[in-house]
Amino acid sequence: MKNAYKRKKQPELIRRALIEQAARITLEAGLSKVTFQAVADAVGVTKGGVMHHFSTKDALIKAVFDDAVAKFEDEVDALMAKDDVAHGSFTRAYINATINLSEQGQQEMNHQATLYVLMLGDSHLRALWSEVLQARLVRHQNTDDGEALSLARLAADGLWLSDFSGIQKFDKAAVYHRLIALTQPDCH
Amino acid sequence: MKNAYKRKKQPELIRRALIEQAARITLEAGLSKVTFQAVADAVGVTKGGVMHHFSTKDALIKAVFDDAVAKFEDEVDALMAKDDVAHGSFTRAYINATINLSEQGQQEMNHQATLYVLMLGDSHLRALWSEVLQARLVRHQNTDDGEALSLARLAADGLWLSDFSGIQKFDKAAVYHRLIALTQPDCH
DNA sequence: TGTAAAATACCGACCGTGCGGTATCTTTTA
DNA sequence: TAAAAGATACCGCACGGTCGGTATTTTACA
Repeated sequence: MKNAYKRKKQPELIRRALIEQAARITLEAGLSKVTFQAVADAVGVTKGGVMHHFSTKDALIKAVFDDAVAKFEDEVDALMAKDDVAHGSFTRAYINATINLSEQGQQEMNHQATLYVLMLGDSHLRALWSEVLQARLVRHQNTDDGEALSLARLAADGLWLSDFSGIQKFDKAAVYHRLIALTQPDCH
Repeated sequence: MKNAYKRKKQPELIRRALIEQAARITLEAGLSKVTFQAVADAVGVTKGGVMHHFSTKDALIKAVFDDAVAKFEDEVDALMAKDDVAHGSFTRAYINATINLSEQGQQEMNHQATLYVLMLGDSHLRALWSEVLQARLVRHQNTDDGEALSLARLAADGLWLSDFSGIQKFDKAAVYHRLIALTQPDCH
């Protein structure tokens, strides 16, 4: 992206690229490394260009967070639509959205990881996420209430956490299948 | 702590206070708010004083991390010593060290939370924690191997994560007891 | 045991850098 | 031609880190 002014303007595209690169930096280097300059460099734009789209750093981070939340919600909805068992359908979708079984490097970035890293570093985002999730739990209380399902979701989070920190001393796939089994109607 | 030079010198005490305050700020405000100045102010010492004990910021953060790890290990060891069932004893200790049932505010700080927040924000610390935990898993593989126990530990992590983010839509105590039940010898 | 010197604990002023943010400009698009 | 996209220049500030100083402890040796 050399020719600066001459390039065709694609604000939507730039905006998306900014969010994606900010998310990537968040995951790879941590929240503190997400600076206007770093994001600008990654996208091939100037700092002023970034600030045209996101006037403050909070706005940028918030956009990354909102984007990750939206992707999470979309994925959950899509997974639930393909699930024809009512009981535990949200929990199964939650597990599948949270756990990435592909193992070998993240060829496509896990937005769930972005969500958690942002959230752990900012109490305001933590509260927002808490609201999003609690709203979901209320919305699906007819199909996804109960201890076994709670346990399955919690373990999915734990599995993500362990995986993210690089622990390899357990069989990820086996745990995954056990969690899915926990969501079946006959499981007490 | 007014009279600066005249005060009796208590390096060990100051050092501990620095680590504790840095940990507190980490939990309450996030890693980015842990600055030499902030820690100095919290302890009642100057920035130069902090830097006498920890010459770089990395060294300070590392000390907070090491301290939290040590407390975790000590707590696990203590809990295991009081447990006379062999099977799952490490997992039970892990669960108890991770989950704080007291509910009403943290009258005493949860070092496990410090550990996780630091770890999520720094890939280097993530690797260190991974090593610590994997070493433990190897050490206790005779008593704490198997899917049910893995599941229990993962769910404990998830429970901490949910609790930390402020989610209150589930029965913490009930989940806790279910996790403990999962560690019993007759559980498959 | 006394004491001088060496080591330690801590202070306070300073520096360079990179950050978030502002202001203004040019170019493109509608 | 108005408004949006993006570039360029700049500012103030807080940060991590350095440096030289001073008070206190500890150590070495008589």
